[in-house]
Order: sequence, then C-alpha cells, then structure tokens
Amino acid sequence: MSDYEHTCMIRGDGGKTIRAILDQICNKWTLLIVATLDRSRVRFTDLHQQVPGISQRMLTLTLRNLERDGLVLRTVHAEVPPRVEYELTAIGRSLLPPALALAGWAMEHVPQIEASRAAYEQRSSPGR
Amino acid sequence: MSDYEHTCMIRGDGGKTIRAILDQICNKWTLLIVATLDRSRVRFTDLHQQVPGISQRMLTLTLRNLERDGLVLRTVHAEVPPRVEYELTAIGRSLLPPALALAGWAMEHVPQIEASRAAYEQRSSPGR
DNA sequence: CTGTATCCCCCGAGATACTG
DNA sequence: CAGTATCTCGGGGGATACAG
Repeated sequence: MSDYEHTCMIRGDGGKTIRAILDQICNKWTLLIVATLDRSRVRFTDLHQQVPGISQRMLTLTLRNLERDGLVLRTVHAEVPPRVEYELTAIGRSLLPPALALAGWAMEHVPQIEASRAAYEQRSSPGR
Repeated sequence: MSDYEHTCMIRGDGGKTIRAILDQICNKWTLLIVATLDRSRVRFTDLHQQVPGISQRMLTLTLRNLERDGLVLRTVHAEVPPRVEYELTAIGRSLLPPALALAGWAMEHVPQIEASRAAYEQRSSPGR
C-alpha cells in the first residue's frame, strides 16, 4: 500500500476509529510497556521496576487496556504468593516494528528539533 | 539499526527527551495535520476544513508547535486579506513514513482489536 | 482571513491507603 | 505479590468572543 493511500486512511473519516486506537497506543506509557515486553515474559513487579517512573495504578490500567485489545497476554499462576506474567501476543509483537520506527525517528531528530526550538525561542523573545 | 537497539532507546533513560518528543507527535492532532500537509501547501482556513473537528485554537497551537520544532514552514503573504500557508519541511516529510506506518498498523488491526474488545466485555460482564 | 484571549470542563495521571 | 479504591490536581482541549 502506498504512502498516499495511508495518508488518506489517517485523514478519512470514519477515521474516528483509527484515531481512537492511535490515541490509545500513543499514550504516556503504552509504547514503553510494549517495548519492555519485547522478547520476554515479565511479571508485574519486574515490569514496575523496569519501567522507570510509572505508578502501580497506571501500570495496571495500561496493562488492562493492552490485554483488552489483545496485544498482551496475562497469565495468572495459581500459587501463593501470586505470580502474574505478561507477554506480547502475535498482534502485540506486530506493533513493535512501526512503534520502534517512530521511536527511531524521534531519536534521530532530537538534535535538529532542539536546535529548531532554541532558534525559535531566540526569535520570539530577542530582548530576554 | 536493529529492533533490539531501538527497544533499548525507547526504554533507556535519558529517554525522557524521546518521550517528550513522542508525546508531542502522538497528541490528538499532530499526526492528522502532518498527514494533511503531505504533498501540498495549505492555508489556514483550508486546513481548518480539511481536518474534521479541530477547533481554531487547537489548529493554531498545533501548527505553532510544529513550526517551533521545525517540522512545518509558515509563510505569511503580505496581502489583504491576509494569506498564510503551511507546508512540511524536509524533517516534517521524513516523519511521514513512520507515522503512516503506525497508522497503517492501526488500520490493519482494527477488526482484530475490536473483536478482542468485544470478547473481553463478554468475559467481564457475562450476566449483562 | 488569521489568528489571540478567556472561560470552563473533563479526565489522565500521581499519591496514598487498603485487600486477597 | 498483585492488585483495587479514593482523592486530588494540572492541563489538554472545546466554545465563544474579540482583534488586526
């Protein structure tokens, strides 16, 4: 499928559905968690430690959404103390390449963007 | 660069910068506007009409951010009535492929995700 | 036509405390 | 260990009115 067709998809309405899904994926923690689940099953506490700065609440909520959308599989082991492991499903893994492509883009352009911001500040507050 | 290295980038801190930039790009309107600016210069009002549902305020704000980050070029024509045109810069255009890749992913997986959601609802409220 | 300036509301998200 | 339950707050974002 061509870039142009993709463009149409992003813009066209009923793209409401797309937007909703993109919003979900692009929120504060989702990409981070999906990236962390790459190549391994991880249990709740480990995830909590490996994702720097996330609260227990947001970790739970984000994982529930991912599970609900079928991107993450949640496995509860009937033990005591309880053990719960999370892993990517096939769909979840298929998200990785495009997500990482976007992250890669961000990485590569940080210097240019920051330079552009600095220049912009100069222009808008020259006396300061 | 390998997927694995990208994974590290997304996760690694100082990835704070990356996260900030990703947050900016993945907000409610940015991708939509960038996609709309693909292949043409567009003036303010046209943009306002072509992006369905955006308020004047958010259009202005989003465009300012994009201009500030060097993704969009703003050209004011000294005429009356005023005419302002927006177009992507080289950096802005370089965002298109990964952004559209993500949008494409979302498009392709809408059915599976919705199915997964429906099934999830079933499970969580079986009596309803 | 192309914006600013205000007001206001909702909800994303953190902190904290409690439970099976 | 792996969560829920509340409370709270800031700010993203809509509606509206005004300005150059």
